[in-house]
Amino acid sequence: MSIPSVDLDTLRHSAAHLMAAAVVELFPGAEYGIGPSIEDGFYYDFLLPGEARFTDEDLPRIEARMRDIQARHTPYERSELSRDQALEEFRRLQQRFKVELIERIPKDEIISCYRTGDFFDLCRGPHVTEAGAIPAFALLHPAGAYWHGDETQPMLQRIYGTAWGSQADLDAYLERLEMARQRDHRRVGRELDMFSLSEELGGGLVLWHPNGATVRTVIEDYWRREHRRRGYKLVYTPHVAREHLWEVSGHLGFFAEEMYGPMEVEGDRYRIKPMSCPFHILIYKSRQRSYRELPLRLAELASVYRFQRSGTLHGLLRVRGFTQDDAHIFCTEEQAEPEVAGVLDLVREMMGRFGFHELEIDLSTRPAKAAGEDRMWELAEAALERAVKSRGMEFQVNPGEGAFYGPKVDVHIRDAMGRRWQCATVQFDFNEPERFDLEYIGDDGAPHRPIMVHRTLLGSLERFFGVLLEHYAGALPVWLSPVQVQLVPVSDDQLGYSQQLVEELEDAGFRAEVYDRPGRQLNAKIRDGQLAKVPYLAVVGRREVEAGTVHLRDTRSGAQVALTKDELLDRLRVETRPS
RNA sequence: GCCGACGUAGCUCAGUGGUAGAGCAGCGGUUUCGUAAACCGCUGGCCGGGAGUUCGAAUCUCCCCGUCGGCUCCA
Repeated sequence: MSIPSVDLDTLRHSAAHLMAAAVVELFPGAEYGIGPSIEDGFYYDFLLPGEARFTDEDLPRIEARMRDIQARHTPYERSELSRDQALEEFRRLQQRFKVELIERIPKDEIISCYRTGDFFDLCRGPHVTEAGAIPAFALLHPAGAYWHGDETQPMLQRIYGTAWGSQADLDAYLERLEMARQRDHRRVGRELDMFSLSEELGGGLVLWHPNGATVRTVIEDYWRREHRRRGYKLVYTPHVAREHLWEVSGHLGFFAEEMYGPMEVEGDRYRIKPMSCPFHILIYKSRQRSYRELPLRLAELASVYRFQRSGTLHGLLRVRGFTQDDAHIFCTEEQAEPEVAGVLDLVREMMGRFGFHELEIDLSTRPAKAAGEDRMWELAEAALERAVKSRGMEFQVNPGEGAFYGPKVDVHIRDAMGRRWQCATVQFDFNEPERFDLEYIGDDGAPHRPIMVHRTLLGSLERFFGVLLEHYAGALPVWLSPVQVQLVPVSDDQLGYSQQLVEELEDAGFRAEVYDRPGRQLNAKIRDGQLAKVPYLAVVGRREVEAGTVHLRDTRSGAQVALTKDELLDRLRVETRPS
C-alpha cells in the first residue's frame, strides 16, 4: 500500500467535489444534495434539471470531464461566509438543498465553502489543494436516493465512486469487488447446489436443496446442543395464530405493515407469525410461575414470515420467510445482567465456532417515544452496559436508537472480506409483559412482573447461511461440509473398496460418498471434487486397495498424503472436534 | 414501493430489422485412466410475458412481471 499525502477520507471527499464539478459543467442547472466520503469511496446526490436521470452511459462522460478538470489543475478554494451571506449566495445559485442545510446550522456559526471550478459548495472541508492531487478514482454506478433518505422527499440521482492514493490501490480495490462477486452467496449457492429461489414460488422464499439442508441440519444440531447445555428449554410453536393474539401483543398496532394479511377460518381471522414472542409468552402463562423457575429460557428455531418490499429482497440475506434462532428469557430484575452476559458468552462461543472472531457491539438506548417506566429503562440499560463491559467487549452507544419497547445490544461480525453483518441481538421488552399481564410469585408470596428479554444469536438461519457461504467462499470447514470426504476410485475396479470405506466412515459419524460417475479420468474426478469444494478427496487405486490405505488430498491446500483407515478417521475426528 | 440497468438453452454469454448461436452442463457411445477438463455424436429456446410499429421483430415503441445496483427498513 502506498501512503497518500492526505488521508483517504479527504481524498474521497475531494473526489466527490471533483465529480460534482464535472456534473455541473455537463448538466447546467443541476442542484446538489450531499456528497460525503464513505467506506471505500464517495458519492454525490444531484437533482438534474427537467427530471433528467443519470444512465450508465453518463458515467464515462463525467469521468472524462473529471480528468479534464484535473488536467487544468483546478484549485479547491476555501472561503468563509456569515450565515446570511451563505444563505443569500445559495439562494442566488438556486440550490434549495444547500439552503435547507444552512438553515439547520446554528446562527452564530461561521460557514465555510469550497469552490472547484464552476462548483461552489457548502462544506466543512478539508480538501486537497487542487484537482490533480487525486491520484486514482473511478465512478461505479448511478442510483436513486431520497433526500434525507425519506421517501416523501424528492428522489435525487446519486453517483457512487471510489478514490485511492495510487492506481495500484484502485486496481486492488476493483479486484476485491470482483472477488466479492465471485463469492456472492447466490452464485456459490447455485454452483454448490445449496439452495434456490424461484419466481414460481414467490419472492423472498427459500428452497433448501439437499446440500444446503445438510449444512442447516448440522448448524441446528449444534445450536440445540449448545442451548440445552446452557439451560435453555427448547419448544415448538405453530405458524399461525388468531388475529386476536396479535392485537393483545400489540403487533397489529406497530408491526402490521410487515405482517401477511389475515386468512379466515370458520369466521375467525388468523395471521401467519412474524415473530414468536406471543407464543412463548403463552407457554409462560400456561400456569402460575414461581421465582424458583426463573430464569426461564424458552428457545425455538422458528420459521416466521414478514412482508418486505420487493425492492429490498436480496438472495438469502433479505427474505420474506426465514428461521429465527429465537429465545425469550423471563427473569427477575437481579437476573437481568447475568442473563445478558450469558447470552454474550454464547454469542462469542458460537461465532468463534463458525469462524467469526471479530465482534462489534452497538448499545441502543431509550428513544424519544418509549413504553415502560423510567426505572426499568435505567435498570435495563445499565444491565446491558455492565454485561458487555464484564465480558471485556468494545461497544459503541447509539443514543435513542433502541426500540420503543426496550433498549438493546446488536452484535456485528466481520467476514473474511472485512464486511460487517448484523446477526445477534439482545432486546429488553417492557411492552409485552405488560400487555399479557405476566407475573411470577416471589419469595414474598406476592405477584411480580418478570423482565422479558428477546434474543437471537445467528439472526436468521437463511441470512447466516448466506454470510457463511460468502465468508468461506463456499469452502466450508469440514464439520459443516455437506460431504466431508469423497472416495475417488482411480478406476472402476476400486468401486467396491471405495463403497466399503464410505460405510466405515458413515458408521464413524462422518458424511462420505463415492464419486459416482464411473468411466471418467482421474483428473476429471479430482477437478469435480475441487469445484464441489469437498474438503477431502480420498483417492484409492490398486496400491491403496492392496495396502488398505487411501491417498488423501486436501482440496484447500492441494496437499496429498497416504493414510491408513485409522489415521484417516483420527484426522477427521481431530478436525471436526469443537475447539 | 421509488431511481437506474438488465432479462436469449440448466449455467456463462454472442447475436441490434431478414431462417436463433457458442462454450460448459445434460443424454448416447467409445475410453478404464494415479491427483484441476479423454474422444465422437445428439438433445436442448414462445429470445421473461402482453400489446403495437413493420412485408418481416430476439432486435424498434408502450405496458406488465422478474432480477441486479442503490434509497428506506430490518433477522
